[in-house]
Amino acid sequence: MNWDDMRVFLAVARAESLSGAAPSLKMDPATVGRRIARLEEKVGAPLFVKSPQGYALTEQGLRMRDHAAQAETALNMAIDEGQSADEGLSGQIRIGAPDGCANFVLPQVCAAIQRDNPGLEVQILSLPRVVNLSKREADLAVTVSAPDAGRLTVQKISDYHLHLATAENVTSLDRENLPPVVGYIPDMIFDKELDYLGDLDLNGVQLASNSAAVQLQMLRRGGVGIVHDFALPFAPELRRIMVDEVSFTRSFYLVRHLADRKSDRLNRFVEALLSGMKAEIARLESLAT
Amino acid sequence: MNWDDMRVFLAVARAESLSGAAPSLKMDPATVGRRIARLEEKVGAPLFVKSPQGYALTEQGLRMRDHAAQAETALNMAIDEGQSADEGLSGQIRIGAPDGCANFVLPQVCAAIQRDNPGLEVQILSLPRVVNLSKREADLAVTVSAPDAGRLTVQKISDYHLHLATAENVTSLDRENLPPVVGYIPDMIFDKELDYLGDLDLNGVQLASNSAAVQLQMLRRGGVGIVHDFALPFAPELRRIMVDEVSFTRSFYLVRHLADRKSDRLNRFVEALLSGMKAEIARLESLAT
DNA sequence: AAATCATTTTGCAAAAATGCAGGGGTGATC
DNA sequence: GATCACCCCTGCATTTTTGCAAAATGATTT
Repeated sequence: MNWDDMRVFLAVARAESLSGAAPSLKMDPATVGRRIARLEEKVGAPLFVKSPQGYALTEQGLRMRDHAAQAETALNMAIDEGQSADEGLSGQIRIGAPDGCANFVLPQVCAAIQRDNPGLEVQILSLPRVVNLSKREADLAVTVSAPDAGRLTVQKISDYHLHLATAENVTSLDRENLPPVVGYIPDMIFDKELDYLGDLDLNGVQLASNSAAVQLQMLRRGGVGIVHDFALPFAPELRRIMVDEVSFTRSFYLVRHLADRKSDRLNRFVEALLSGMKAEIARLESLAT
Repeated sequence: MNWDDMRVFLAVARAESLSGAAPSLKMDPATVGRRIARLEEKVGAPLFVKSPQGYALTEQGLRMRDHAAQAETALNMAIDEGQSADEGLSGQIRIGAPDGCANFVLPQVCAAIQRDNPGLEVQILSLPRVVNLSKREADLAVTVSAPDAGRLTVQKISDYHLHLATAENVTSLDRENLPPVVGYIPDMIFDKELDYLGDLDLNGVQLASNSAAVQLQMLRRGGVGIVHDFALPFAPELRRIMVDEVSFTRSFYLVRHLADRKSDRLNRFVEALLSGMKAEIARLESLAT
């Protein structure tokens, strides 16, 4: 038996299609299909039900998946132990994060970590939803609320603050003379912690995006909306208004697999990430005007 | 990374040489060496210290081995779950056993199991020493004493009996007129349970072998020695003597990896093996004369 | 009902991995 | 002290695997 076939099995089981699994495996879909066929030949049972809609696990395949995932963590630990000898971190680490964090905080922090570890490859996955760690979309996830389900570990990173801001010449929310309101697309808010405007008594959102960064770009051209303090230094034309009356405090949490707790490599990275993010958020917020 | 490289790593770590690992991997030693080189390239650290005496694990390689072994059991479980759908057992199962058991008990029992499970491949490993399960020389081991160390599970199979037997015309051990004594090679007795003749007051062993089966062949040509009751039906010219005065009772134990306890496939095989061996030993001993 | 879409599957050439044979070195044995 | 056995490394022909492009499949939409 070829152990590597189990690696592609796991990828296909997660992607639920050959073509979906192919890019993450850096293989051609045809090859992926042939490897699955070989594995099925080996176990003598169909692992997937094939259709033009993709590959769906059979009952046997389902039972197989858990063990394969277990093998995956064991193998990751193995290579981890192997390379923990040299000083610098290396390999690839992917962080999933909401786009506010991904745009304004992570780039600087990750660049600094990467500079200290030339062998390291850091990938920032900016997602308009919560990252699905159990499908291994990423090694680490930054979230705005602590998940409870799943075999995950959560640790708080840092508080951050949000305020009303605008580039226009207003100082209060006058219902008669209200600039366009910029905010999230209401039915696409993926976490209740992001529903800032629900508390405020506003009638509708005139300019909306699912991305905090896009919202910031909108605000620079006019309107009023809730902005992360740590984003303000990137938009010098914006001023905060009603700072005392309208103020939100939220927190970032760092989520990762339970099994990864024993990974020295990831632990070292997380340590650097945590202190880096705390410092960077504090620095940016102190610059907010 | 190629998961399969970890499989060859594990084999080399166990065999402590490329050429030793090659046959069990069904690969050429050259290929094995290249795969290890590729893996070392990947982790960026030497996993073995190479010498003309073989491959010895480095510190990093040692740490890696445990995780790799963990992955191995997970992967075995995975294929196990995959194929547990169809009714018959399949794949390869290797049993290590002392040669008495391997010669006179296991063949019939395993043949019966194999007949009921056409997809199954059973290998009987007859060894003049205790099988090294932790090196995965075999999936199952039959032993004459219960090991305590290691992550193993032990269950008793059955008692069996041994008596003096001979093909010659004697009925007692007359020191004056003693036929040649057949027994184990004294300094090669690998388990104290096999030192039957130590209790008897005999001066030396004239015909010796490390194999009970060879001893039996010797006895058929003359001499006197301790014989398994279950082996007697295979040597009709032998008669037991002094049955009441000289009699030994020993037990066979079935040993396997702790992690394999969860393997449905192996559980089913063990169940069949256990009942088969009990019945066969009882049947053969009832035939002993 | 036809067309479109995203998927899997198949055919073929290129690339990679493998096995084999020969070379070189080290420790053990006679 | 020389021979022997064992082991690892390298070059080359062969086999296997892979990637690409095209064809087939089956559901969804126009």
